[in-house]
Amino acid sequence: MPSGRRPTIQDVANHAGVSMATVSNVVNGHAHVRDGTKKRVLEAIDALGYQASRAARSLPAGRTFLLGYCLPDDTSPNAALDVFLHHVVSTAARADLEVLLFTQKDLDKVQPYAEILQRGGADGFVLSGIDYNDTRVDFLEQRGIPFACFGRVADESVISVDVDGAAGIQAAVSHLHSLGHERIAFVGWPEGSATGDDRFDGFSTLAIALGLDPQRVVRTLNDFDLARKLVPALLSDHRPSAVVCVSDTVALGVLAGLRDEGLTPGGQIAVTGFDDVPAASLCAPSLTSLRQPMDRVGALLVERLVARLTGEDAPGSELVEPDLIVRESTIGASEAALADESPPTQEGIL
Amino acid sequence: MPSGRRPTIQDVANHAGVSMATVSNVVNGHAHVRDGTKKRVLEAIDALGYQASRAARSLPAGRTFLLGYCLPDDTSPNAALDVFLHHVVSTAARADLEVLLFTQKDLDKVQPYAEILQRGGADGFVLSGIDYNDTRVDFLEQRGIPFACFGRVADESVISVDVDGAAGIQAAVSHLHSLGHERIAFVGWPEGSATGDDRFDGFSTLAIALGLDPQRVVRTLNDFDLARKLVPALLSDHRPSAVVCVSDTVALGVLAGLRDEGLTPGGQIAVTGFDDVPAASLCAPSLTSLRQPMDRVGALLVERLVARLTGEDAPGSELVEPDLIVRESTIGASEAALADESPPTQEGIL
DNA sequence: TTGTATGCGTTATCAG
DNA sequence: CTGATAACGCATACAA
Repeated sequence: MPSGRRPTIQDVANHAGVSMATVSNVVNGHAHVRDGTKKRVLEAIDALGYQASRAARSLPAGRTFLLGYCLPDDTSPNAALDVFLHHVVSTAARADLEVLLFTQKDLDKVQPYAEILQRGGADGFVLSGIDYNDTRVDFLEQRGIPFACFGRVADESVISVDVDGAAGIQAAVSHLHSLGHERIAFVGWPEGSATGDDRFDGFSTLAIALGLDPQRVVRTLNDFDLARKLVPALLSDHRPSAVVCVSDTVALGVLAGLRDEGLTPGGQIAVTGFDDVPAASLCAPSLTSLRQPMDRVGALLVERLVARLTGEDAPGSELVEPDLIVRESTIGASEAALADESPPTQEGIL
Repeated sequence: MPSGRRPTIQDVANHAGVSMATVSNVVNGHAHVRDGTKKRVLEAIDALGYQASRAARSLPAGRTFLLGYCLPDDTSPNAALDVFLHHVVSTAARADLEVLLFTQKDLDKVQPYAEILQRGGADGFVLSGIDYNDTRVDFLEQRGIPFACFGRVADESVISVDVDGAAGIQAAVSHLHSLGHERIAFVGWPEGSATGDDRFDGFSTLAIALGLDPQRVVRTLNDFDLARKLVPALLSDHRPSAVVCVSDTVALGVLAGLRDEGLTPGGQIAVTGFDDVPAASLCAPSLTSLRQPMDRVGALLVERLVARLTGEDAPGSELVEPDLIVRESTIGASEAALADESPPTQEGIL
């Protein structure tokens, strides 16, 4: 067995005194191999530190053992990406699959997928940032390429996992209502985004069911300063005792705006956000928010994609519930101190 | 040319009426091909949408055309990861390389790299989260595997790019000093981390040079609540007019602690952070911080790694300067409003 | 300038 | 149960 080179299946065969085919059979468990032979082969594999080359395995198999994921092209930071990717990668690893990362070069969302497919670059894809009528979904579906979407897809046969934004907002509203709030306002995004519309629907539905005024709604872009500046109008138009926000960015802006008006969030007026970005626990008062279980989403997506890849029929769409994280912005600083148990963080250190 | 199958080099050759070798020569530009022939081949490639399969290309080439990156195992979120990865991936793409993502299963930091190498999984690696005497560096160096580190490495021949933490802290100190602050305190991490020690050195050195008291130092873990609670002691021990913090997490905690004491950060006392996490611009008062140019770091790392991969001799270590982002926590809310031009954000939406 | 033949490391098919 | 051998798609000497 040469030293500089990676050991090949042939090296292992020589070392064990068997043929390549036998080694392959041991490794892949296809044919029956006598226990003694198997043992010798295993020892040889161990001694040489052999592992089959992905490239060589791919060629006859006609697959790559790779799952593709395209990084979202947002210019804005996404704090949850690392958790999501971590679970995508480790779940894939359990199925002998690795993850290939790529990006889109221009505005064409489909092109990078097409290119990877052309070069036989991946066996399937995990998609995120799905919006209404996503062109990637049609493209991949037409070609029969296995894929799984983080986000909602109309076609029920497509694998998709999404966070139940409506349920999340409703958890926030229920929380506030049980605290005695009757004048609950909603600060949402403009209509037209899948995520924003879903969250708004949750508010609207439960507000009606609870007999609250479902018209206490203001809309703004997902911007801290815009949200901050909309507070005076929000207060005078709706006189809310609590404000449910479509996102943490908006909620943090509202928090700042309330303080600008001399109000104490958490005490005089309650506020909730959505996403549980790091800033939510890093502000005073800390922000009650909804944590998206990115770990579960990532794992579930890959589990089902793997199932489909192996021919099993995987269930299509599924919703996972976000978790309400109660902090000072809804229950005040004093009670929050009792319940608090936030772990140390190291963010910013790669 | 069959329909369901990916076109092979043979299909292209048939379509153009030439041999496989000629197609290969056109694609790789090795041998000289007559213009007319070349044109026909190119047309055939275009017509069939041909691209060489990575697997098939890998085998004879003895390389994978893949760069490996191990996701940091921090349980805490890392907001800058997406920008970093984006530039790593797109820079790699320009050199006909793709990025393979993996994670570590257990505490062994080296094992995943070893495994990938065994299976011929990648041609080189990008490493992040480098600390003193990182075992991965020795491991890869011994085996002659090309790699590039985000972080400082003692061995000058190793490719490494790091953010100049000392210079960053000094920019913060200078900023405060030019604002008239003389009693500047530093809140750092415990000694022993490469990043933390570097940042502390920057403070220490410049404090001495400016004739400030370099002993105004307090240390804490990178935790919001711990930082918040240390403020009373910090105030009574050192009576600072400004506090330079080793990270945004610490700085945001200090900000909250100051407000707990009835002080107005930005007005009565100045605070700076480091990393420019999203929360820095999402709090009131917003936090003056140092932005790490993750785009440049990612791109530089890969550029040099590619150079080494292609045999060129790439320069070893390099430091990039972080940018001081001045916000309300050092100049007060009124002046900050004039200078503010923060773009809208979409964080939390994957 | 172009075509032919061989090998890259595996897996799978088929004899033995 | 095990071993020889033909693919897989491509690159590259080498021959023409």
